Amino acid sequence: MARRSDHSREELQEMALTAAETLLDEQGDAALSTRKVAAAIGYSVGALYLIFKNLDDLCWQINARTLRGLMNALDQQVEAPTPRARLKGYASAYLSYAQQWSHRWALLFDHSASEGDESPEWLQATIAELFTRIEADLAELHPEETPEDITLAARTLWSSVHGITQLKLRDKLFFGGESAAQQMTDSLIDRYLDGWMPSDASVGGVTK
Amino acid sequence: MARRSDHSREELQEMALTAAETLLDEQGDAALSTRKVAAAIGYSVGALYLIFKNLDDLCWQINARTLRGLMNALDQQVEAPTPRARLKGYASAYLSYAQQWSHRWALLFDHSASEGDESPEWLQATIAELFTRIEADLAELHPEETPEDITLAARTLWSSVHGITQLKLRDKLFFGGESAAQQMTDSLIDRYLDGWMPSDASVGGVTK
DNA sequence: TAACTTAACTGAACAGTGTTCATTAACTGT
DNA sequence: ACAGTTAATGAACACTGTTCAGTTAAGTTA
Repeated sequence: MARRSDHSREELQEMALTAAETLLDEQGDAALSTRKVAAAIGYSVGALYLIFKNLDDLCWQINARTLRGLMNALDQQVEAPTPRARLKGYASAYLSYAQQWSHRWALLFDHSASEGDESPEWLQATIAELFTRIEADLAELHPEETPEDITLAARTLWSSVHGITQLKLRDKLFFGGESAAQQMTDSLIDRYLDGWMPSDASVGGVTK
Repeated sequence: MARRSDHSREELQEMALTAAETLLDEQGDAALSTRKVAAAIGYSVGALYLIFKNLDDLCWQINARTLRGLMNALDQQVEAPTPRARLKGYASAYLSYAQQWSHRWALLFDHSASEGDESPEWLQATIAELFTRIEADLAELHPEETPEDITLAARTLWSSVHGITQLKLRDKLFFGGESAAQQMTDSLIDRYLDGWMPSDASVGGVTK
């Protein structure tokens, strides 16, 4: 039986989250239960509820770590000279991170389905941080566009990369081999950027 | 107690699926349980297991109906003259169908996470049918491309529309109002098509 | 050191879940 | 009427998240 002050609150939380992540990685989200996490860290179920509000809370905290890990991966792996190359690099890093931590990544997006309380503020903030990176590169390519247009473009492009990632992870692409998804994000970004006519240029887009 | 031959196998199956869909629409996937479905149709839990292999099976059959409904919506709502307009129409119909039946649509993509048995063949076939529509329009725009390139483009474009749809449903776009997603799919398709240089033309793409 | 306080921790209990299967009720053919 | 067959039941099993009265240990005071 674990004794008082065997571990501090922070240590306990860290142990629980790590155990939960291991469980998640090895057996998927279905295997993630309070009793299993408690057993893994040598505490009783009740102890978990002194650390986390409930299982949802624990999942949100895993998601926070997953998202932070993604941001680190983006920062470390991507250092290209041009905006276009950087955007492709972000997409590539996003894709490979999602594949490496497929279960954690799935939890990040499936879990928000649990209705009741809103998605935490930090999530919004971290996603905004990701979008800021994209927007910076897009703005460099199209300085003539308004911030609203840049924002729209960033959301559009990144939702697309996200969609490709999701279908790849779920094996719903039904196409190509291991590099198909990579190929798709590359060609998507190329065509999207090539098709982006400056909104105030005399050339003009096809449909306004 | 329901008696033998009160309802045929097919009737029972139809009743169960309809009840399950109602439950899903009104209370979300968390509320979808065998006992609730059984109670809704006036039978016991065990009776469900004479009709369906298990809850997973029932979900797959709901998914089949959802997907068929989507295909019908696409066919009925989209009748535009040009390939570009048709593609935008498909995206728009896809988006609004997903929003109208948000819980069913979520089940369609979340449920595949349940590991064990593969996603049924009919799913692959129906998705292939959807892609065939997209490919037909893309091939009309780019007759010079190989079937492989058309296939790749169709998957890329549609994964993107899917990604926008998913983030819209999960309120993760953090942008614009109700029409933001629509605006995004439109601009995506425009830019993607405008940026699609013929692969064998003297103009040449930016990369490759 | 002994008594008291306080906080950590437990684990049984509750209501719910999916799934199975011996039993029963109801129909069918002889 | 009786045997055979099949539709349907619902109790039982092993799980789930969550709560909370009770226990146990650490810290504090006399």
